[in-house]
Amino acid sequence: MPTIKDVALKAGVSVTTVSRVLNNRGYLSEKLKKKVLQAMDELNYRPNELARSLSRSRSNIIGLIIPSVAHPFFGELTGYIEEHAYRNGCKLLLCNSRQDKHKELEYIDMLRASRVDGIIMGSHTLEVEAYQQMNLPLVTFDRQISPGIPYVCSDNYQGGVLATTLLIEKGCRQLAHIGGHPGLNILSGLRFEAFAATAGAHNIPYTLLHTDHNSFDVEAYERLLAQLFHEQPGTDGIFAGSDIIAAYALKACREHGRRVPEDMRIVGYDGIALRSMLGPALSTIRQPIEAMGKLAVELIIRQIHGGPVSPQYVLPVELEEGATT
Amino acid sequence: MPTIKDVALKAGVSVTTVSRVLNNRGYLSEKLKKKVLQAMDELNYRPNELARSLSRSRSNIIGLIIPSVAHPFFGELTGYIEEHAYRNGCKLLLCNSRQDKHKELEYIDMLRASRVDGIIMGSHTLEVEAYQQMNLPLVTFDRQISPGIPYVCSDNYQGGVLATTLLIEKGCRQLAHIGGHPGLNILSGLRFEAFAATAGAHNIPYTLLHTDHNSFDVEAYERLLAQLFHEQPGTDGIFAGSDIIAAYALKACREHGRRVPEDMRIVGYDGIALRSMLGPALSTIRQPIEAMGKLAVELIIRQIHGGPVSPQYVLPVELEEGATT
DNA sequence: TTGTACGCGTTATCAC
DNA sequence: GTGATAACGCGTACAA
Repeated sequence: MPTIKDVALKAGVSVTTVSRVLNNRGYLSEKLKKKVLQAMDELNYRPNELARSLSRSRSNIIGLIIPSVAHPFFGELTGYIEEHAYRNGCKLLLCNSRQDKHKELEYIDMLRASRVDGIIMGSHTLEVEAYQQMNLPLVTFDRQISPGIPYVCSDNYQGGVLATTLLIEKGCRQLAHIGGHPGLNILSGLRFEAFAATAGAHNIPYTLLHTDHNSFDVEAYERLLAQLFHEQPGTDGIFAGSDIIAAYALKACREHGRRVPEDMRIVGYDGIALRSMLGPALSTIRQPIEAMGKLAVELIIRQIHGGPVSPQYVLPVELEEGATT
Repeated sequence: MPTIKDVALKAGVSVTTVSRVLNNRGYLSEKLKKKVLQAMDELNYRPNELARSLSRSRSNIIGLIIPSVAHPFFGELTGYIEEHAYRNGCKLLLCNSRQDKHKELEYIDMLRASRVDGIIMGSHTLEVEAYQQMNLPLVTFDRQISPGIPYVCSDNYQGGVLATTLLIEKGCRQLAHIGGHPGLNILSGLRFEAFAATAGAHNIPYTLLHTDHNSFDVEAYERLLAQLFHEQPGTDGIFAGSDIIAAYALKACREHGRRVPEDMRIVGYDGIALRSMLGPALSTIRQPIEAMGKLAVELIIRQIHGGPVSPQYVLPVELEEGATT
């Protein structure tokens, strides 16, 4: 691979001049510029980003830690994050934590060692201090760490209200919520807080079911659903914590002979693109996934440039009614 | 951030010594080793991977170019690739090409500039020369470039035979295949070659439908399905090019009042984990997705070490019968 | 307007 | 066993 030296030699100038045309810095005659550009072209020269990064102590790499890209929501989100990172001249280093504290810690370490310019945390299983200590631009999804670390989320509470209200308006008399484990300041917990509050306000009885770990565990969902049908057979409305869970609820209904929406109404959360492949159109609370991904990237970049960021960014959700309510 | 110099200073040794304990190279007394390790610990020192990479001209980064992580198959595959890259001490740089030649070229350029140790190509829209010219460990999925560039794929032909045979054995009299565009030496084209050959051998009439671009285009699938129902109403068996397409076929059947499997039998391809969220269990040809991801990483690493690699790696598929046949 | 020389943090090649 | 010192490829004061 040719280096800047080779280019300088071929163009008959110094490396400084080459570096200048590379970065459009300082004044330089058109003539030399042409010559240098031509030399670059002939050698098919590409500046070594490693050396560049080392020299400017800036890598243009953003780290992304999520539970798993295989989960449709995170897959979609990751796609948007990558797209917008790319548009801003940044590369994306992908890390799947599987919601494992140990793995997450190792990934953070690795990312710091790799001198990434910032980290977008879609998975955050550690204690607050772990994030505060590392002196790096950070953004989280759905988790509040400290005022200095901005978080991006959809309006979880409003989403919970919308979903629950819809179920009640449709005539549901006994509700259930199924979701992941609500711990660690996870803001998605607001969804079922809103659910409980709204149901309570209407004097509608409800059940709360959640998995142990906040991971993507199909079997856990199926177990919870079986449990629900068994222990609360009167349930006629489900607010699912994600569209995936809603899909399994739909499937469970079919297997248990419950008609949707006649016997059971279902509302999901997320609004993933894949929901369109389900049989009936799923009613759901749509998060602005692309906007969230884009914003996360922008917040990292803004922090890199020392720009101001707010502690929180709550994006609006939208109720999308389908055929399951 | 502390550097190796700071550690050396604190431990009262030279940077060479620190580097030695860092890499377990050469002989060094236990005493100094302890001291250095302690200094590292106290400073919370992490070696700068950028400098390391520059010095050894080896970054331990693998580039991955795929159409889109948002597509379930690639999302799942990416998850496995990341996992195995990580296990081998490599990081993963993610690139979504959207099957865009221009973007793919830019990504390749960027990855080369970033001095990645190799590239796994899940998307490959360029001409053969483009890949041959770059002197870098490469692995492709489902595309044959040249003997020096190994490719990983499932046994597409066998998969096509299994799927088609199943449909015929179940009594289908008129078949259809729906898939992506078969061009550019894409080996997945073998699926419908096998389909056509098998159907032909049994004197079963069939239709071939495929999208223009090999991308993940929901609307195109729905359009093709509508077209199929309209133009070939007698079709009673569909071999879909992916589980996603199969899911839309299933949905279309429901919308057109066709019962599955009574009126229409459907077989998918891929065996993505998400298929379990569909209503009825989908019959499909299961690719060993994890094995494919793992193998791709290993092949890159083997090439880095100058190890021998075969030109092709065809992994076995498995017919999984569900409720749609 | 252009070139020299040094620094970025590590590794590797020599000496001691 | 341990320590200077020159690469690795590039950016950038500073000098010319």
